[in-house]
Amino acid sequence: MPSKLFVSAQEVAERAGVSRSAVSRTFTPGASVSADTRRRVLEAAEALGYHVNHLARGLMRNESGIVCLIVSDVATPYRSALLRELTIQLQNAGKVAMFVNTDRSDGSVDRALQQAIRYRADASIILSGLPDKSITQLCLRSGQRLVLINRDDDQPGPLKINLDDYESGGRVATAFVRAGCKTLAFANSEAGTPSLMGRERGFIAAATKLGLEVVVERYGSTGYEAGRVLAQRMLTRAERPDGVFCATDLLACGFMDAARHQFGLSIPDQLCVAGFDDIEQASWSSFNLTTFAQPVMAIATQAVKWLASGGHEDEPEEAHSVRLKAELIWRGSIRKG
Amino acid sequence: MPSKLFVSAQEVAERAGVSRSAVSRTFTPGASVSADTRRRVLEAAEALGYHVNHLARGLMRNESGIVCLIVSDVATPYRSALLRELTIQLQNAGKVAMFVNTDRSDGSVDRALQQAIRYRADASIILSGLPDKSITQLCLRSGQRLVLINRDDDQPGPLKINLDDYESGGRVATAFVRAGCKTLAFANSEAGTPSLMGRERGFIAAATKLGLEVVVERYGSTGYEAGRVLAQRMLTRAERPDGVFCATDLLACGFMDAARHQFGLSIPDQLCVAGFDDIEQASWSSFNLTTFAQPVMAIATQAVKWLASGGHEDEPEEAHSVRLKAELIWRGSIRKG
DNA sequence: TTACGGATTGCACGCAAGTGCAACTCGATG
DNA sequence: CATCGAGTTGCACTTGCGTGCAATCCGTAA
Repeated sequence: MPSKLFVSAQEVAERAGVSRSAVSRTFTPGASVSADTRRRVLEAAEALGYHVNHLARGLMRNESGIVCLIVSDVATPYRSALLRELTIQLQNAGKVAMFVNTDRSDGSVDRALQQAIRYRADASIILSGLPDKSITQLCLRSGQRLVLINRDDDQPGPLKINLDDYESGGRVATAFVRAGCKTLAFANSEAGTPSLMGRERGFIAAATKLGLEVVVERYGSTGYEAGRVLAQRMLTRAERPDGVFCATDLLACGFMDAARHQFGLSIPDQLCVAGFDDIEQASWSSFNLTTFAQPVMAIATQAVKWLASGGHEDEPEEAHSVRLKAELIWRGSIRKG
Repeated sequence: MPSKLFVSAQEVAERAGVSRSAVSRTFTPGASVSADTRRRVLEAAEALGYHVNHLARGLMRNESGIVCLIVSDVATPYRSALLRELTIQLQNAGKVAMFVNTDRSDGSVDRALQQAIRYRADASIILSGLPDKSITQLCLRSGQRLVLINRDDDQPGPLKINLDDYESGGRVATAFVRAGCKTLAFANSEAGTPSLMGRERGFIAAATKLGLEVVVERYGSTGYEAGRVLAQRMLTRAERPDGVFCATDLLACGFMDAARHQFGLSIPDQLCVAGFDDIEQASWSSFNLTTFAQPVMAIATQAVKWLASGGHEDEPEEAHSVRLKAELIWRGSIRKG
């Protein structure tokens, strides 16, 4: 129940002594308005505190300027960093970000997309889960653009941004071997997303090629606690691994903490560890973790660029898929070869 | 340039063989529609993939359902945790969150609020910076609600949610004295926000009362790096402090890391540390930090409750201010007294 | 002076919804 | 059979804005 309403173009027009069209044109770049009229309108608008109603404008133009971000695990370092970059770049591109959190409840990605549709978002960027095919179709049919980040879906239409997870896994295996590790392991979560599995497969493949077997253990989410549990399981094995690739930096942090404080192991002397994401904590001296940097800025740039360009439907499907390189950040959790 | 448009109520009406009003009524709770009509409308809507246009609905109702979140330092653990809780609770209350990042550029809180006004947000929640008085007035005049979290402003109108920072500072001083600390220090950032300064003042006041002086040092932002620098400065003093209250957990993490890895100090034996926020990292075994928990959930609950209730303008000004208690989380960075 | 052309302006319509009001249906009651 | 009343339905108007079209203004050239 707003006690007073927002001021409308009509009121500004009356105060400025011009027609409502003139007001509209003043706030529409490229429209034909005389300098004098423009000035009077701007004065009146300023005096009344007028701001164009983007709801109505979106209605007319059939283009709301809203981009919907569909995210889970917002409070996670990597996610929040990506979110930060996305929002900044979206704002610079003149878009506004609408936020849908899918943390609770199932099928919520679909419901999130429905929210986006209801508000006639120009596009949706999905950082979590995978939408149902029917919803995806609906979005595309409605003229909504879709960006999937690290989702690795095979549906045509959306822009898909992924990393070279598989190759990264290989590079870690090589580094471990150079460091003289004899028993390799991969610590993964049960999430089983394509990114995580890609790292796992790449690591195993490269290790096998180098003549080493890999112990794989999967547990829980991709968080710190899961890392501790994984350490518990792996470091009590008869043949204790001495080179562990954790699918995620958070896993690695938990793993290292348990390894040091519970098992009294020294890193990297007795145990080499690698992570993935390059969250801020990885650079803290308590961890000093060798890891792969998510190209957060590049991801955001690609996404926003594609959205701003209008991403023509008729361009070749290859143009809808981007693979970015995760840079290896050398720190102190792997011995130098 | 959407190649195809969203489907409108008109089209649904035609397909269902009813008037457009009937469609409108079907999606308006409490409106008068016969069961038969309702069914036919719902079928047609389902078949066509119809979703009510919230832009148009907002236009009519003069109530968009949008709540604007104005935030800086999104990638910070505490902020992202608060953000997470806010978005979840807003969604549960049937609102949708619009996100404005004020990280770059000055005066951006004002510009952010203008965004909120343009999209006719029902309310704005401000987690960073302080809006100009004129903008605040404009928001309130337009019927927009305003929530300031940890901002401690004195303007009438907005809901203000704050913590008992001053008292918390006092409790830390007491704990340090019990632990036998002789030389106290407060590590702060240069930000100088009311919350940070409140903790500082409370700490100093209590320490003075207990007969101890406090060394205060301020530097940089509230991040990890600033904590390291502060440690550098404080731990090289002739009279080295043995009880340090860091204004923020991130500061504390940086401080502890430097204290241990650069100065070889043992915590809590040689140095007691306390923080504030209870970010996830505080509970990690590398830090095991005694700190105050931000009542994130309570903050969000208060904010959303007030927004949902419509927060009458005519209620007493006292009702516009909430003070919540930060709970002390005992871990291992302070010796037991 | 008149005609021409470019720039401005206003009218009216459309976007996609919600809603008051009047007309309508239909069953029950007098 | 006429009347009443509750429950539905559709018309028409409203919200704030953009824009095509026609009318108007003004300066300049014939």
